[in-house]
Amino acid sequence: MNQVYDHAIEELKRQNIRLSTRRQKVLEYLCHNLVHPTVDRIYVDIKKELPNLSKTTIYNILDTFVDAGLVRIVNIEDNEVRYDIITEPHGHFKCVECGAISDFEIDIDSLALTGLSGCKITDQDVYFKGICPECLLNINNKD
Amino acid sequence: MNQVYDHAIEELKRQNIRLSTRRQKVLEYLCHNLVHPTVDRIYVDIKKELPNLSKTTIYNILDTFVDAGLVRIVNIEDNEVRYDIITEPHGHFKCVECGAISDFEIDIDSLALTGLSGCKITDQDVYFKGICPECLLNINNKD
DNA sequence: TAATAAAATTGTAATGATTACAATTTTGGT
DNA sequence: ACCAAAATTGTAATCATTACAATTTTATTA
Repeated sequence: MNQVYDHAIEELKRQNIRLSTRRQKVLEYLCHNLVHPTVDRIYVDIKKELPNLSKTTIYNILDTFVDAGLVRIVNIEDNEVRYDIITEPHGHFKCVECGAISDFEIDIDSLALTGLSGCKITDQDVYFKGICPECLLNINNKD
Repeated sequence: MNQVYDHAIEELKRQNIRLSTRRQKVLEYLCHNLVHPTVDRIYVDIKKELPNLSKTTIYNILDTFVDAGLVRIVNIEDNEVRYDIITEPHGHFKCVECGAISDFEIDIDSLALTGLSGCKITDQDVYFKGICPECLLNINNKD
């Protein structure tokens, strides 16, 4: 399918995590829908194809993937957890107008910081919020 | 009390937000407890002094303060919202061993990024996780 | 000082996301 | 085909947050 998917499949194999039908569906879904979907979004969409799907299963699978390092939690909003199959370092930008969450490239090592000497760092998340160019246009056109 | 507190008081005045007893207590609490407390922590601690305090009030007051720009939400963990009276740009580091969340200085403008041209940015959050020096020591001493 | 309207607070109930857990189904290896 | 382990399901429980109506407090004005 693509690099991200292939890498995930390899990792699952390496970590002896079975690729069940549900897990494969969720994996495919995440690879095809890079919009950082919520649990409910994933559940509702996959349930169309697999009618007897349980939401608990989605929770379980996502937990499994997160623990395996295949999926990253995007915690940009305090009332909903989102999931991202792209695990390489990058930033997340949420447009507060349209609600879309997009990725942006960052060179995290370029960030000048002090106060973490002696810390072992395992996770780095950069979340920005604001208004995307399209929504800015719409707002300005209302004049 | 201190600069942060004084600034908050001024801002409340400027924005015509009354400094009720509850609001003052919450403000003082946040200024004295820069550990990024949860709603429940704030509620339980202040209730010791004000026994007929309602948790809804804490939610209301924190919402008011966030809307007024006096308090920042710290969303580093997906199952709990935390609050921070320091609104100047800085990063948050959570030690996954002891659970403490500490501040670190960042020069956010030093972060090299691409993909946000044309966006209006209003919020910038930097969340790191890992293990703090003290916990690293404890872990190593277990050998 | 008393009256009054607006704002703040309270307490209860509702909501919604997540988790716990026991029962059932599926899977891979013999 | 059989069996043990793993995965999935569905229901109930939990927990944080919100909605909302009732009550209390506050600032203002008569």
